[in-house]
Amino acid sequence: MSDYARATIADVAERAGVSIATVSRVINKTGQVSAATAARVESVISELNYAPQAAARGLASRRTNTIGLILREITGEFFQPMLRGIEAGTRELGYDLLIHCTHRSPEVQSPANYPLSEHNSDGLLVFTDSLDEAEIIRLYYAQFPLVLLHRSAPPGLHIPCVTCENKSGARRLIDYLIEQRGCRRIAFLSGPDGAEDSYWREMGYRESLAAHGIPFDPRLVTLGGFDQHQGRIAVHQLLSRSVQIDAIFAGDDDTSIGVIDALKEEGLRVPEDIAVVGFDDIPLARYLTPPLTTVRAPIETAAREAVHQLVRLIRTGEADRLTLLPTELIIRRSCGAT
Amino acid sequence: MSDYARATIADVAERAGVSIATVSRVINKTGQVSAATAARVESVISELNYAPQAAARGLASRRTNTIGLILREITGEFFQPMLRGIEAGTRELGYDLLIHCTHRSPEVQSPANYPLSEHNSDGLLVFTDSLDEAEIIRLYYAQFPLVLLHRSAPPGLHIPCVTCENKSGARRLIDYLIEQRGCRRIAFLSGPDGAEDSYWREMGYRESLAAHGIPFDPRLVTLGGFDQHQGRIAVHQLLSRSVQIDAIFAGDDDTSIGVIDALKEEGLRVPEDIAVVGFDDIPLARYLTPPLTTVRAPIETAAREAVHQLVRLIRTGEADRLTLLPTELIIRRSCGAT
DNA sequence: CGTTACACTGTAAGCGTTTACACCACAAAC
DNA sequence: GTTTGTGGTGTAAACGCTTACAGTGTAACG
Repeated sequence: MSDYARATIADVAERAGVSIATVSRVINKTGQVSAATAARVESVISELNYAPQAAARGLASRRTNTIGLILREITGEFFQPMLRGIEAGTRELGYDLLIHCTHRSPEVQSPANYPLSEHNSDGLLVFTDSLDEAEIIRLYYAQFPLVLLHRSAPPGLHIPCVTCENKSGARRLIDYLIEQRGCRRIAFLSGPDGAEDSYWREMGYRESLAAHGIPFDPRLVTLGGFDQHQGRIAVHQLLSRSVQIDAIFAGDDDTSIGVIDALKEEGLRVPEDIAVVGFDDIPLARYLTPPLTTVRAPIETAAREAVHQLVRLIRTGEADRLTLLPTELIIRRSCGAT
Repeated sequence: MSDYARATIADVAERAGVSIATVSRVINKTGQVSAATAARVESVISELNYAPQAAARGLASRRTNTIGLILREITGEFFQPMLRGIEAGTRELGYDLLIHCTHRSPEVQSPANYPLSEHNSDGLLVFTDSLDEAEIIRLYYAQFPLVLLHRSAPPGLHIPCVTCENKSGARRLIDYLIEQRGCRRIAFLSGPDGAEDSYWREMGYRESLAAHGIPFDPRLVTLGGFDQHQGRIAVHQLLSRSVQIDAIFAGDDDTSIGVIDALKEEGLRVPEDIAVVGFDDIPLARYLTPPLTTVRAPIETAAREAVHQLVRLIRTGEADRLTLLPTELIIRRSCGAT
């Protein structure tokens, strides 16, 4: 391709009549350089359109100035605010952002087939279950900076985590349904297998039931999968069990969409026959019919915070063990409020 | 940080009793290596958890195996399918993805302050107006592989572009409004200044009007900004002009959301008093009240295709000058259809 | 049995930076 | 007028790979 030779630091040095070390000092603002020399170098740099080559810097300095983000796949409404937060964080702190999707299989595919890790980033942001636990452990013992987003660390490992207050958010949501809307038979749709967010939401749900003296009924719990389609399936399952239901906590907002659609198809009215509530407050939530009662999760803030923690870990070796962001109850019509 | 020394190619070579050249051959599958040797090297690699360091490879091979994506900011519903497509493309082709937001200012901030470009990626995907035209020109003449997404090349430059059929999509949309719904006074909300998508949509709009003998009325055109908030403002502007309107082509779906909200606030019914149509068919479109008539743009496919073109350009020096993807009319209730 | 060919492997020269170290001039301190 | 800094600069050794080139050894050929 471009046989055309790019300017190197040596070209700049020669043209400015200084050594490459001095040019490097000017670029990185490390060490002392006289104002006159610096100005001369700067002008040659822009004259030559010189820009240092990342690979060479990385090799020499053992720093890539890049943060890696690992996720399973880019999908769902959840993703947009998260990425916005991560991008904001990396830009604020002067890092580049490298994205890698592990797709279906969180296990590292081939041994030498470099997945995003220590060889091309200074630290890694790991989203939920995008990475095999074994790989997390390996990276941890290799002392590679890691921050987990919306999941907790394997037992015993001191890896910083950033997530939202799932349990207390769910607790308040269910409290509201019971106390203000008089619900007693509330179904819960869990997230995909191993989703921690779902686990804590279920804990909040159970806690609320217990606090109100309502017995936990396993027939009211089924898989929602944090996914529209699975939400529809869940509704049909629940209805076929012929147990009484007056509300559905769909696990998350995406699932709620499918739930509301499916209920309408079954000829049931939301919220008159069955109230529906979600979790996350995705942008779409307020446009559903009826608008969705949910818990607002500060997805963007959490993502940004995770980057900050990661950079702190990279630079100082320290970071907060756990960052838990507060959630907020958002009441809309899908639960019967007017 | 990790004072712990990572395994290098030399460690692998020593342990396997071969030279580093041989290890390199095994890793890259270049050149001949006996099956026995290869197996031995492979086993040492996984034993040592060795993975080549990207910076060193990049420096030695003059390839980064990374594709850069430049955009202004990660925002809007548009972004999610686009990123999914780009990610799919890069993964299929074995590239990493580096994302850089130029944010407000498309001009390169400081001279030596490396924005994503020739120093850390093999090629660049440029989204709409995320990059200054001067910088595009510079990269072009530096022979750096470039593909433009949803914008066209500066005059005279042979830079491959990938976009959707905005003009014919808009043409069909307006044809439908006029012919099937009997609209004659159709307002058009343009995108932000310089947005090419908007330009072509307006061309389609004007072409349709002309074809039906409806005179173009500049009072029916105002800024929509491809943005919800600006959509609301636009509605108030239009109404204050006290010109007759029976439909609003909001420019894109995001704008439609604001338009519908604003119309409702003004006490107008959609579609009985004023029909509303958008463009893109974002996931949210079908959940609006009423569900939105729009033009489906293959955002994900376009993004994926752009990556393929870029990689072809990187590898062979050739790519299609223009890739135009077909759009599809999606009729829903917001235009009066039942 | 000497060639030739080819499969396999090693040697070493970069790639473009950063950075430890050394050096020099000149000013301030004795 | 010798010391002792201290800004300012240069030299050169890494950093961990890829790859051109130069060997080996063995099999097949004449």
